[in-house]
Amino acid sequence: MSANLHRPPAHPLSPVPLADFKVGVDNVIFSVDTQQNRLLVLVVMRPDDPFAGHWSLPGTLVRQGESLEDAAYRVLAEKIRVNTLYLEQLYTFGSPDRDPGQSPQTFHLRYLSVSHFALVRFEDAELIAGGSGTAWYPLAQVPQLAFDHNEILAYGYRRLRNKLEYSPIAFDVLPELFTLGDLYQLYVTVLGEGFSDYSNFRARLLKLGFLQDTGQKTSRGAGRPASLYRFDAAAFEPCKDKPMVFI
Amino acid sequence: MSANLHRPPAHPLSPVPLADFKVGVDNVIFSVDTQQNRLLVLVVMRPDDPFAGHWSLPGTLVRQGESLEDAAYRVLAEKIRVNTLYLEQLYTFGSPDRDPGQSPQTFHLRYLSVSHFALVRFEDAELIAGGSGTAWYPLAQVPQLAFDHNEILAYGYRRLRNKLEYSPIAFDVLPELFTLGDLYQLYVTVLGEGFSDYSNFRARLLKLGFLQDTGQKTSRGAGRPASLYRFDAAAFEPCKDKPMVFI
DNA sequence: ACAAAAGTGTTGACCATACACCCATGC
DNA sequence: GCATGGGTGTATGGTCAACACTTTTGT
Repeated sequence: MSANLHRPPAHPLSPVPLADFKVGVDNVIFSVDTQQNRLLVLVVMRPDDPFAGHWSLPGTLVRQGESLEDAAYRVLAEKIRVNTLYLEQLYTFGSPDRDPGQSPQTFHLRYLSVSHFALVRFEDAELIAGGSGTAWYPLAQVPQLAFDHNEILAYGYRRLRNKLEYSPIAFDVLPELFTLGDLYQLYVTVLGEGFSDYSNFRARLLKLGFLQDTGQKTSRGAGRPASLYRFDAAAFEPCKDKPMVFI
Repeated sequence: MSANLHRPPAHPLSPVPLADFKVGVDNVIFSVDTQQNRLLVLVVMRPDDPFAGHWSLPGTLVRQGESLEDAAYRVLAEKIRVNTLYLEQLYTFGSPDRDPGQSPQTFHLRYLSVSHFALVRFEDAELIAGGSGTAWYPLAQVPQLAFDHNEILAYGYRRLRNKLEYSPIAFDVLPELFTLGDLYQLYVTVLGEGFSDYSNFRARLLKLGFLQDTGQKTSRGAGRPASLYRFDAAAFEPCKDKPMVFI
């Protein structure tokens, strides 16, 4: 058959009109408030059109000479002061109809969103620009967001749960020394009550062998003092790809 | 503190120089030759600079009005005729130094690669443009590729293995009716000999309950005839998120 | 009859779950 | 003492790996 009819010219010189892109980075930033057992998401108020006055995920456009990841870290740094965090790329959203403000005149210019997912330590995450422009929302109460940001958020939440089950990202966000209770509470807050019993959680994690008991004890109000543990990254290596916890 | 010093203007009108992007799509396309027990990757010869004469992953630049996914399907359709396949987005590579041909004059124009991962049925995948421009390579023998494409390929292979373990993508690429031996051979070819014994593989899959025995038998040379099974997508629903197979 | 491929069954080790129970501290 | 939270143990059912075994075909 006439296969060649479908073949486009292979050169950049081709007459086929290519799209021009501005590339943005939008971040799904989670933190866990273990005091109040809440999973929080960072949202910002958009000052300008499109969607002026609506909440959205914090984002920015990528600058010259800046990598995607650098841009993602810059967004974070502009909104909160935090030094303990985990960040990774999530997904790239780029349908030509993402931006409802798109007019036929600007049809050739498109906006691509390379979304990122981050988990930060809540206690460290001091909001910058104290005004009403930036806020932590409990996940369940996040309002309608601009663009397709609710979809991005849903995607980020799925990733957060998967990462918690298979990766040691909790330790990027816990203090250097933590109790098993701290760790358990973090998991409960993110995964929900039903994921595991405390005893079994505890037994499983300790058997995996990458938690060092420092011997130090900490006492928080009533109750028996708890041992402080440290995450041992080297000892974790063999546990890669094995789930740390079950649902 | 002087938080505002770090805050960039929020407008596109900003003086901060944004990068302009052309966005490309590069596909990691796998197929499984169950006759010869080989996992194959599709590579194409680059006709033009940069990297003229080198192998690379098949890719294209995104056109006006075309979604990322559409572009990914177009690349596929240009290289092979196939109608049974699975495709999903993989990862977006966009460091400013990806393209070694980048000159200071073109510093403001960057190329972003939104990589995709595909699994196609080998028997259906007729190569278009029969010349030497397109080839299936066994994974282990893939040569040095252009740009960062070897890295993308490694990423794609990891995803393929994960998807096989947790998702029913094998059935997108098997015939409507297949034997458990067919299924097993596909898994062995991708995951390696050591992942499971045939009996256990069989027992586990059947217990999960989404494989319908059609009662029909098929005979291939010597040996007892095998039952033909059909994948029941509805019955699979409850098995989401549960692994189908172990390593 | 024999080889080859499909399909079944059994065993022991391990693991997840659901509990019950002991320990150490503040009040 | 007793409430509170930390920590330990155990019985049960389930699952996985390994491997032996039976069944049904082609030659």
